[in-house]
Amino acid sequence: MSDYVTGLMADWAREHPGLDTSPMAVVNRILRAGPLLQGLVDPIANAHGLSRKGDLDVLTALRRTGEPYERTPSWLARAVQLTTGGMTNRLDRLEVAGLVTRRPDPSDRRGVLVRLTAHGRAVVDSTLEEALVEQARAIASLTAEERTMLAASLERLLVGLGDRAESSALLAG
Amino acid sequence: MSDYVTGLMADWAREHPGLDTSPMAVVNRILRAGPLLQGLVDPIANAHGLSRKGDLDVLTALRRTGEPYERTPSWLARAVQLTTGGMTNRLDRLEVAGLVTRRPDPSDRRGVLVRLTAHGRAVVDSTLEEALVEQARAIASLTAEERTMLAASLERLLVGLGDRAESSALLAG
DNA sequence: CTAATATCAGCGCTACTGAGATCT
DNA sequence: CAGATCTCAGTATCGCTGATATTA
Repeated sequence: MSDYVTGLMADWAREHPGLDTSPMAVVNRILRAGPLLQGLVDPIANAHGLSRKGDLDVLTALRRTGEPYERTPSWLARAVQLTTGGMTNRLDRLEVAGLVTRRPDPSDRRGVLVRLTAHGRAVVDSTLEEALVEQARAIASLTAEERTMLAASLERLLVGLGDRAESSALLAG
Repeated sequence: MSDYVTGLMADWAREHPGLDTSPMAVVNRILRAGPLLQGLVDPIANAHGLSRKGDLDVLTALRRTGEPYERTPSWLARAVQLTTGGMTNRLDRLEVAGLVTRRPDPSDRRGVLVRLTAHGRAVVDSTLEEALVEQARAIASLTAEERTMLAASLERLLVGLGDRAESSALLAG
């Protein structure tokens, strides 16, 4: 039993024998797994009222900062790789849904502070719990050792791509 | 030197100690690597005139079928996971760009056959060659053995997610 | 008559850009 | 005055849905 990329590489080997398609074995599989994994999380987020893409990302970004779960729109925009204009739109929706509140920043009158509500925290916690259960099921076809090595290889790949750790708790708002 | 997900899991360990976030080590890394890898290919496709998302996917799908590089819009829509309505839009652009042609299907007067032009084939071949070079560079931080194991683990993950091989040459138009 | 094919118009969603008001 | 923060309006992209004409 083989996957889509196996067939893909077989096609290229037949149609373009001189081509070294070996990077596809890693790269195309990652590109293909992304939407499949995201497709497991989306219905769970939907069931918790998070119908728009990215809503959960904003809530988890706030949740991970710890009490009082509060940051500026600019900080959130950087955290989820979005322009501040795009963040304004997302926050409008989340505020209407009662998941976050906005208040003037007392220390900078240009700014605003976005805070997770109690309801917002409950939603993000329960959604994430369910998502993790589903994700655990999704990787259950791998052994524990295989998962460990897979995670380690992916980390090295990401570091090679320029990805870097930035603990949310240490970054100023 | 650690990646973004390492910081992510450290945040959750601090803020929600009881939560088993171990699936993130695999799942979130795959979700994060996807856009980074796609970001390597996009500028290359752009440089070859493939400015819209998905254009390259349609061309490679045709290219992999072998001579005469011809399939119906319905077949292409299935190959790239799109509705036929969406495929009509993509084909309109590709036809204007001279990368594909449309002609009536002689064996089914409801249908149309989409064929890669000589120019289209040249574009897809050169784009793919450059993309593969760039992708090889992207995974160069891993050893050959690590790449082999990574590919094998990802394949098992994908099969577990329901992904299956389907050689394009064997599927009727 | 039912089903399949391709196209088209309209809609919804998403994010970006650039302008503007406010403040450091 | 330069630069930062946030919001807003306008724009572009993308794909889907449902209707339509044609044909199997």
